[in-house]
Amino acid sequence: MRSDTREGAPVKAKRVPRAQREQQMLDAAVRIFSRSGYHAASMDEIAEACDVSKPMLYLYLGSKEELFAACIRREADRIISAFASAADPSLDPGEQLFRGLTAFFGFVAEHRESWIVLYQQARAQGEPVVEDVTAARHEVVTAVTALLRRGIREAAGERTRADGEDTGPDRGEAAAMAQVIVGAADSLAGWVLDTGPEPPEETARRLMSIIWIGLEPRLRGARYEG
Amino acid sequence: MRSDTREGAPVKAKRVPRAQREQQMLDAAVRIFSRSGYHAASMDEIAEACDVSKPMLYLYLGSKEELFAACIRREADRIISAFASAADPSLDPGEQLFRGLTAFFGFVAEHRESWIVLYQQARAQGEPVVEDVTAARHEVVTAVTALLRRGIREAAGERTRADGEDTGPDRGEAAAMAQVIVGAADSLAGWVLDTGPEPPEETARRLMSIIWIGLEPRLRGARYEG
Amino acid sequence: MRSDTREGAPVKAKRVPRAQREQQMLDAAVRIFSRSGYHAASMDEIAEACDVSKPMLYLYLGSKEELFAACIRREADRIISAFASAADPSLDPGEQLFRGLTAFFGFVAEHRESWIVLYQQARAQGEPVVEDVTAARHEVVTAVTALLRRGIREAAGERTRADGEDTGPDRGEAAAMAQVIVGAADSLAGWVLDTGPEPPEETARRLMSIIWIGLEPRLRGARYEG
Amino acid sequence: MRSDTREGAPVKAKRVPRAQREQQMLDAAVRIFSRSGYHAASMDEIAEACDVSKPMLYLYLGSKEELFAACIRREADRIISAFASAADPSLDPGEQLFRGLTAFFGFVAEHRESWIVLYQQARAQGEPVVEDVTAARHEVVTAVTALLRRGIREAAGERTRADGEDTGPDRGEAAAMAQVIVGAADSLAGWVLDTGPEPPEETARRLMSIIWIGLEPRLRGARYEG
DNA sequence: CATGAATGAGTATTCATTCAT
DNA sequence: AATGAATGAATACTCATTCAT
Repeated sequence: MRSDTREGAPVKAKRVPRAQREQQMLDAAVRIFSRSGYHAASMDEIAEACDVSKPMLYLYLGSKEELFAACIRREADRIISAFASAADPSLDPGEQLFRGLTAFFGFVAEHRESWIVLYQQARAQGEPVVEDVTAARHEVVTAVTALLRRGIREAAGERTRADGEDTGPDRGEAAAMAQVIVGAADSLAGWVLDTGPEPPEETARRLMSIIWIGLEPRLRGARYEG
Repeated sequence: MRSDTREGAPVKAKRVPRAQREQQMLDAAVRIFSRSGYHAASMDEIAEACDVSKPMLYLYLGSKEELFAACIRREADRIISAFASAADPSLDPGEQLFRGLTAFFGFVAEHRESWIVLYQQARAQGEPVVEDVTAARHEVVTAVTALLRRGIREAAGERTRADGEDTGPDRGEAAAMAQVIVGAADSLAGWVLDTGPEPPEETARRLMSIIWIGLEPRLRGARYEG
Repeated sequence: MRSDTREGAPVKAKRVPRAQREQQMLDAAVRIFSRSGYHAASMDEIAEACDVSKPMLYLYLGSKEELFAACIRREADRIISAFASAADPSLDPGEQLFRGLTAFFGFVAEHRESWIVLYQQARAQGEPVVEDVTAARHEVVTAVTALLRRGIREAAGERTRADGEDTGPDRGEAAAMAQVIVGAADSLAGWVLDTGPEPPEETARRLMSIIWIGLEPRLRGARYEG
Repeated sequence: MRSDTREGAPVKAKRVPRAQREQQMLDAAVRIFSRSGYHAASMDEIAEACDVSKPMLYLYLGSKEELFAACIRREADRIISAFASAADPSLDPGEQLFRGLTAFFGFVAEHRESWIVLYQQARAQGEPVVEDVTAARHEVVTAVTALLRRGIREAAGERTRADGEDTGPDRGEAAAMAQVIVGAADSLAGWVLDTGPEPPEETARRLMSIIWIGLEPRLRGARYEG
């Protein structure tokens, strides 16, 4: 045991193994990126924030762009698994969506930085970074789309096709719906962050109240007719 | 006819009156900002794009930040008036929303750059610029909120208050709904831009099909109950 | 006439037109590059040496590599025209070579930096720069080769071809000879720079004494036979 | 047989004795230096190329500069001994030179990297390294000079001094001649490397054909007289 | 009204070098 | 004998902004 356990000068945590350091770096980077945006964030700032010299940052993460991409990746994985692990596939689609959204709003409340970096920062960057982000967003949308498609199929099974006409949603529309849900959830998440906290279930219920009540009939073939 | 007609070199359009020049500058700026993001866009780039020297840019618009703010302002005004002028207040809220959304999707399809700058770029910027943007975005949301509040009041009038309990949306929820609509519209607008064009009415109907079918009962007090 | 002609604080020569500034920059760059080598030379250093800020340097010359290439180009042109304008084509090849070499050694003595940058620095750099240099060097060698080929043709005219065998130099060998001359001249130029000055004619005569005395018979077909 | 034979991973050759490791390091260093030049070469690169950690590199060779010096030393020794061991002092100077040059061209063909580092890289470096190099290069030139001086003495012995005037080469000129030879040989070596291989004797003969035919009379007092 | 010339203050990135193990 | 972890100090390059004309 070290003799200076009783705490003297701020002991610099040194000789940290690589895997751990990389996580520290990503933590700091997500924080800074979410605060100032990709371009405004400086590598100096990030390096200082994780108490490491810039060369280490570059040695481990390669470049600013790669660092940003790594952040995106990590946060996207987190968010997707939060959503996915909440949506028990044995439940019906509406219930799954509700639980998924609850998990999502819970995650965003707790990791607002992750969310900001992933959705707001990410979409605003020009050419180089945009693709990593689009890809990540796409995964989220895909997860939701899958959910909806199952709902559509089930609803279609129940639908009468006596007249041979099926006014229910097609493949493309499921995608559009997913976009609506994700966009709405994003926007609502931002609103909650701004207006003050509320339990994630509450936020999820808000969204479901608007979306699902319309979505469910839509899955059965109803349309808005001006 | 100009006296120097005999000179064959590409005559630079000179001596343009201020008001016009400013518009040219804003046009270029919106284009560049939307393409590369606020930080990545350079004043050199913008100056070149509107064929004006940088000193003129600064003389007329003050600074990069002010220039960005001016862009935001102009585009926000455009979009709000597009939305507002479509929503004839004599119609019922659903119809208004439908027409407003149609106008909105039409505008975004034609001026995608305006929308990108206003909605995506704007949210991503750090401290200095954020306020201008939040304000502008707020105006859009406010317009929608106003619409919804009217719908709520009307619906409330029809609602029976026998039991004294009103499960209909309160003031805050109207704002949440507006967020949902704007977020969903944004997301859908992006999707349409990516997937290929379709008539704005069609996109608006998509959104209404999902949102309004649920929104309308919600206005009357229905809730999603898990 | 300006009123402060009597010299006060070191008046910064400002507002210099572009063409002139570019020359100043090249002057400084050649000086620094020749002194420290391509990599060791820093743009800061060069900027300071020509009393201009770095942004100007980059605005006008593009990048370190382009700047170096521009130096190479300018100095190569100078040296080639010095050599070429001295070698009056109406004279016989030996005399031309002598005059060309005299001009060359004179040039090198006066512009040692040009020479160093062109020959010594240039050859030592890795991939990116090497080609500009090789090209420049090639031009010099080509000029000499042309000279020699004329000599060869003339000598061949005088040669007896009774036995049908021509042991005189072929095309390839003229190139080899040119390499020898240029290499020797280069080396000798370096030696003169190190050992102290002597009139260029003297150096040229040294080289001719060694080279031409052997070259001339060689042009006529003589060979060293071990 | 090693006891850990059962382990299939590529076993890093460890515990190599110092002397051998140093040679491996020098091998790698010469390769890298010749490829990229002194400054552009990085210690990381070199360390990786000889599969050793940087601390070892520093422990054994001291610093980048010392490492470069060590390269220069080793390669200079190699080349000088190649030249020297070929030039049997019992032969006459012309023959010695021919054999020396043959050995030289042979060496360069086989160890082009050694030569590049020694001759081209070396001359281009600024202050710190230059001296090591100049010294090494000087040794090569000295070896040639010695040869020539013997030739001069012998020739002088044969020369008539009836008129008391000796137009033969003095000490300084022997050095100049050596420079010419070395420079020409270098240039020719480069040419051969570029144009495709030929037997070293052939290249040596080329050079002798040009140089010696003139050099030999020059040793006897002949001069080029314009 | 209009601009070519000019810069102070950054930013990402790299390198030679050294501990602590 | 050997190395993963770590850094101080440079370096190329860019940008928002301002004079002098």
